[in-house]
Amino acid sequence: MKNYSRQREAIAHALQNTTEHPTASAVYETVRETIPNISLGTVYRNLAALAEEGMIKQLSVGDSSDRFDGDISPHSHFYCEKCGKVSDVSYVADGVYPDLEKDYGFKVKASSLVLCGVCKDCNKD
Amino acid sequence: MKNYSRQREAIAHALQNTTEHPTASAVYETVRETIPNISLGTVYRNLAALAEEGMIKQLSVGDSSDRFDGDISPHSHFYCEKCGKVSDVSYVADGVYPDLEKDYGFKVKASSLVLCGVCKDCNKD
DNA sequence: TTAATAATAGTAACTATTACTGATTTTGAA
DNA sequence: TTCAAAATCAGTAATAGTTACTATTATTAA
Repeated sequence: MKNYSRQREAIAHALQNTTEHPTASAVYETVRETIPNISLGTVYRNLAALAEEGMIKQLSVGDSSDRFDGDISPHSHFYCEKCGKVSDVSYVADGVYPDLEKDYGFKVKASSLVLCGVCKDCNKD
Repeated sequence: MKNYSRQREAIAHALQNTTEHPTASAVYETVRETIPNISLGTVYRNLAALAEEGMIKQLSVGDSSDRFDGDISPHSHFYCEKCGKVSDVSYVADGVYPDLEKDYGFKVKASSLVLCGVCKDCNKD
């Protein structure tokens, strides 16, 4: 484990101690409780760095701001378009949500599976 | 079919005539070829309206701007983190990309399945 | 100890998107 | 048709999330 700054440790810690999927500003507010003068820029920079090295996951759910997830084990997400809350769900085949309504009480209206990587053309070099 | 403005028709038409997944500004540039003085605000407003009524699909792939898709049939997307291009792929179970590399030449590094709807608590009213 | 390196706080800048405003177009009933 | 009400537009201003910059502070390693 590398030597992290106090700020980065606090940010990583904040994500590992919640089951929510906070935005950058929500992380900022949490970390401010222990490091009151931390800068929002520092939060963004460290979130990006942690995501880059695979310690956390960055998540676009469709609303204005990205979410961050300290749980990097494979799972999917449910986004409530009313309250904005993001919940974990186990992997499901896209387009088929067998028992989501029964298991979680979710009413699923849409789904979006995005794979990310490098395409054929860009893979040449 | 409702009565659309010339601008909205041109926007919908632009999306139906491409297999790419343009951003709002890309749609703006395309539509400007036929309606040179169309406003970017008009493009945003009509894209939102078309998405609202289910004529098109809005798509967050993780980079700065949203994409729009005139193809509303069920399918998933591949986002190339190098060139930014978005490609269609058939539905696959999240976390399992059987022959994507073989079929498309994609090197898949990450995946994100987001379901959208209304959660248990919000469904009460 | 001290010079080099890295990270920070605070702030300014940027960009995608939304809101606003007054003008123009469309609608629909008289 | 005609005219008032409603909708949509172009153009611009404002907002919000995020990134870049700068001078300062902390860390590293010789």
